[in-house]
This record gives sequence, structure tokens and C-alpha cells, in this order.
Amino acid sequence: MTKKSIRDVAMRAGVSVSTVSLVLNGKGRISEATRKKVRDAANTLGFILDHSASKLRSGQSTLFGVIVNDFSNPFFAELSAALETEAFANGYLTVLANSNDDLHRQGKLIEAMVGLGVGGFVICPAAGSSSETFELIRARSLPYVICVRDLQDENADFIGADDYQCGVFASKHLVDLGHKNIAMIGGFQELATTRHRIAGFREVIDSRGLSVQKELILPGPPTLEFGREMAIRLVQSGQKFTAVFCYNDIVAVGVCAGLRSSGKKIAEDISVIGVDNLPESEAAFPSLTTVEIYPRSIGRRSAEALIKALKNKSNRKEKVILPLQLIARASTAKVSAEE
Amino acid sequence: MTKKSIRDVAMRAGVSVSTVSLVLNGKGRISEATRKKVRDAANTLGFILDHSASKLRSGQSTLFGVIVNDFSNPFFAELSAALETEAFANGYLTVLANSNDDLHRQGKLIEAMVGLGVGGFVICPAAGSSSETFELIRARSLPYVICVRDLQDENADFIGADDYQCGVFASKHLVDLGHKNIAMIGGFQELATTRHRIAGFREVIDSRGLSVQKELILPGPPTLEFGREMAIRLVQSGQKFTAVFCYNDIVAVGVCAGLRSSGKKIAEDISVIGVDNLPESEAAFPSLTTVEIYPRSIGRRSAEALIKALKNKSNRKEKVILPLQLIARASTAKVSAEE
DNA sequence: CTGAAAGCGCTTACAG
DNA sequence: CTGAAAGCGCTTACAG
Repeated sequence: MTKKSIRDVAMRAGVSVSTVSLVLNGKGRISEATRKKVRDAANTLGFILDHSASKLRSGQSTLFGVIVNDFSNPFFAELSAALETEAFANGYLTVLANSNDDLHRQGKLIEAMVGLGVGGFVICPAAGSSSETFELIRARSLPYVICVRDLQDENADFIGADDYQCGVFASKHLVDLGHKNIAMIGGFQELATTRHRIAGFREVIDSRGLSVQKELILPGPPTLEFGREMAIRLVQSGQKFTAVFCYNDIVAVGVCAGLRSSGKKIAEDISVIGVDNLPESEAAFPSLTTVEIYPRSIGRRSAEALIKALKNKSNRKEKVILPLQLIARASTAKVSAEE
Repeated sequence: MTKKSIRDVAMRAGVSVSTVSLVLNGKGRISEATRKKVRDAANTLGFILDHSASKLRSGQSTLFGVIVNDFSNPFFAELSAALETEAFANGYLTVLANSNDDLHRQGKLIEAMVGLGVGGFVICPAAGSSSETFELIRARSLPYVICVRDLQDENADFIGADDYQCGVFASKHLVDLGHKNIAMIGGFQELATTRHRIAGFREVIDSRGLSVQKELILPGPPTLEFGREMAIRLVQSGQKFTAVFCYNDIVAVGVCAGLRSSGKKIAEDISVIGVDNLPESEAAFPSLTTVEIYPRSIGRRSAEALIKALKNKSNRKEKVILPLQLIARASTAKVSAEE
């Protein structure tokens, strides 16, 4: 059971190595009898094709390079898991790494993955990335798919959620409940994701003849802690607000904790809405209103796009904006009459 | 900026390819002047070493194969992220895949990763795995580290949490609060993790002169839904219980939801304890008592163990059982007087 | 329908 | 201290 080469298979099957290679790759016109001999020999020997050698000679790779911001974040964890599943189902393995939203680290990762010989990339660009960030990938003529955060890079496919719509859904829901003073908490301002959500939010507010209050827009890290701190600060500031649109469910959990510790009741006093629809969000108390953005779809579609690019070599780039869904639950309610 | 080979570097630096290779790998005794010439040439050309070629010739790989049950599970997401970070900090890239607790899939993944040329493995074995499951890895003389779920495999390092202690901590906490009728919900029975926790639980119960009630031990999938269902069923059954020791925080969230929907108050009526200490658990309402098992430490230590095995070629296998910590919060309370 | 031969980009004894 | 040459395990024109 030590390592076997294509030569060992050839000897056992009584054919040449070329024939073995051809059979293994389903190429050439080999008689069914020979094919069977080769496959049997390969099986009994426990032969496993050496990808390094194959890649070296053919240039073909069955490896995906995937870089996300941080896959311990549930959203990216789901996305990456779905991506990996789809990739493996199609014969690709996935090298997965975190950029930690660090441009330099992202650059090192790309370089290392290129050296490794990945066939292409799926990348959720680190904050601050631009099209030039991916020069090396283009120089090597490798296909790449950008996901989640749109960079308007014409050289890549893009798969992401409709963040503008996300802002629209969340704010419409709140405005329909009578809220006029709505805070937004979390999300890095340099990300298209954040900007698009804010744009959707503005659109709704404006269209209802209300006005967006700058002091209530609080961008920042998408963390529980940031949500908690901002919620506490907002209450202390005495500014009037009756609802909070959070960057994601984790931020929302923090906001709820902060509000509670400040003596506010969720829904009754302040409505809270998140984004992501984490499994826990439905079972939380009170259950969290949120926007489902289907990270698994984004992951799966990204894998599909890369597979397509790897096979077709067509340079038609596609841009997929996936729909999302508002999930209304108990953390949002009609604005209280007292105001 | 197209692909450059070691030959291009050699020509530009005016030396032979052997010298370039030696410099790049920090081997041989090359004069500082030559080293500089080579490094400069490599930099200006944007040279990236071809890992496939290097691996083919030397047999050395800078790739980790990592297989976990499901890295969209927050525990494994944290573990894998820490593993990847530690690996990359040491010059290794990580191929990460989910076994979905499916033995067959795990086997295919191992085969694919061996073919890819990983230098070694970190595996959290799919339910049902045994030492034989990893024959192929041993046949290729690749080092592997087993994490989280102990298989008593002497050919591998093991890094995991002290699950027995976990059972002890949780049950001691509950017993100290006066609970006598304690349910356990979630966790596959075939996993060492589950069995060890139950063993710790039994130990404490027995040592206090109480007795473990079989009907209250409900193993099963570690999911929110399972927690919810079992909680509801338990209340409906009319069996007496005042506390629930959940397999993890996700199950605990489900249990809390189930209890609430059955008219029970958390802590006041029924105490609930989880395991994992997810970020959300502290901010949940009520905040969740749990056992912190430091998944990041497990991930980091697993990477370290594999790096060591890759470098030293020593066959001294180590077994690391990491300590954990009880985090007492609001979801557990003294048993109510009424009983 | 099948085989012999070249070569992908490296590393590594071996000379010198 | 540095170079020429062999070879890792494949794939791919090219013959036949």
C-alpha cells in the first residue's frame, strides 16, 4: 500500500503509461477492454493520481483558493461550508483562509495560493481592496469570483446579496410600524455592503417624507461588543430613537443586551432588527426580526461560477445579485403611542 | 508578470538554477553576495515558487489537510479558523473540508487530499471512525493529528478538551445549586465526547449519593431543533426535572425556547447549562451558564502538533487534554423551594 | 487503438 | 562556493 505510480498500474495492466493516463482522464479512444484492465489494476493497487505531477505537466488544477474575511463569523462559515460542499461534489478541493480584513495578509495569501497552484479563486475582498489588488491573479490568467462585497471588477464574476434591497426591506418594515427615528449600528463604512444598505435605508426614509438623522448612523465593526456599546451610548446621549437597524444578528444581540442593561425593553420600547437570520435568532428571547441573506446560496453559486469559468474559459463575467427575505418576529413592534 | 521559473531567475542573476534553488530554500553554503543577487532577481521578476514542482521532486509539502465534522458549526468554525491562522503563520496553507459525520465522505476526502499532496492531516473523526479509518494516511507515512474526538489511536497525536471534566463541572455546578433531577440533552452516543461527559456527570451524581435517571438522558443531534423538541417532550412527559445539561450552547438555546413555549421559566423553574460559550451566550436573555472549552486553543495546538510532526519526524505521539472553565451566569439558579 | 519520448519546474546528490 | 545532470510522476503531441 505504499505509493504507486502510473507506471505500476501500466505494468500490472500490461499497457503503456500513456494508455493509463488516457484512461484515467477519460481521453483518447481506448477500447473498453483496455479501460477495464487499467481500472482494475488501479483499484487493486490502490493507485491515487499525483495531483502535483499532473498539475505540473498539464497546468490543470482541481484546487479552489478561497479567501474570506473571517470564517469563524457565522455568515462566512455557512458561505464557506456550502462553497466547499459544492466544490467537492464537482471534484474540487478547497484551500480556505482568512484575510482578517487585512490587505497585506490577503496579498500574501493570494501569492501563496498561486504558488500552490490553485486553479482559481473565490474571494470576499478585504476592506480596502480594489480591482488592482488582484493583479497577480489576472497576470496568471486565473479566473476569480468575488463574493459578498462588490468591487465592480469587470474581470471577475460577482455573487452577492442585494444589500440595497436589504436596507429597503429593513427600513420599510420599521417605517411601516410607525418608526421615525431609526438608528443604524455596525458595518464598516468602506464596504460596499454597508454603503448599499444605507442607500436602501435612505431611499425608504426619503420616500416617506422623513429625514435621515446623521447622529443615528453609527458604522463600525460588526461585533456584539460594538452593538452593545453603541446601544448604551445612544440611550445615554438622550437622543430620540425607537428602532435600531443592526448590521447583523450578532450586532443585534449586542444591541439588545445594551438596551436591556440601560433599562429599555426590546420591542416594547425599542424595536431591533438584524441581518443574517442565524439559527439562534429565531429561538432567542425575544425572537429576532431579521433579513435572511442566504449565505449558503452565495457560497454555492460562487463555487458554480468558478467551476464554469474553469471549464468554459469563456470570459463572459456574470453578476449575480441574490434576493433576500425579511423575517418578521418579536423584536420589532409598532412604535409606542407615548411619543 | 507572466509566470516565471527558477531558470528566469537564474539567468537574470547570472547564476545556475541549482544556486537559485539553494538560496530560495536557505540550503547549501552560498555567499551573501550571490544570495542577494538571487533574491533581487526573484523580486524584480515577481517570481513565485511552483509548489507542485517542488513537492513532486522533494516530497515536501506545505499543505495541511483538515477535515472536521462541519465547520459551519461555530465550535468547529472557531477551531478551524485558529488552525488556519497558526498554519499560515508557519508557512502552511490549509485545505479544509467537512465530513458531515459521513464515513464514506471522510474516506473520499482523505483520498483526494492524499492525491493533492498534503503533508499531513488534522482530523476530527466522523462518527463511527476507528484507527483503521486512517490506514491510507499511515500507508503513505503521513503524520496526522486527531482532534476533539478521541479515538485512542496510537499513531496520531490527540488534542482535545477534557470532556470528562466538562461533565463534572456542569453537574457539580447544578448539584451544588440543589438540583437532583438533571436531564442531559443532545450529543451522539457513539462519540467519545458524549460518553466522557456522561461519565463525568455520573461520577458527580454518584458521589453525592444521588442516582442517574436514565429517562432523563437524551442523546441525539447537537442541534437547536433537537434541544427544543426534547425540552417540550420532557415537559409533556410529566417527568420531574429541574435542570438540563445541554450538549452545547446551540442545543441550550433550543432547550430554552422549548421550555419557554411550554410555560417554564428559565432559571426560576428550570436551570439550563450549555457548553461552548458562544459569543452570543453571554448576551442572551437570560445569559447562559456554560462551559468554555476553548476551540481556538484546540485548533492552534493541533496545528502546532502537526507542524512539529512534519519537522521532527519523531514518532513520539502526544496526547493533549486541554482544561476548560465553567462560566456561571443567569440561566442556572438554586432549585426552587417548592419541591 | 496504443506506445515511445519529451518536458512541466523544481531539488539533490555529485563534481569540481 | 557553484554548476551540470538526473529524475520526481504525470500529460501530450506524434508515430504507427
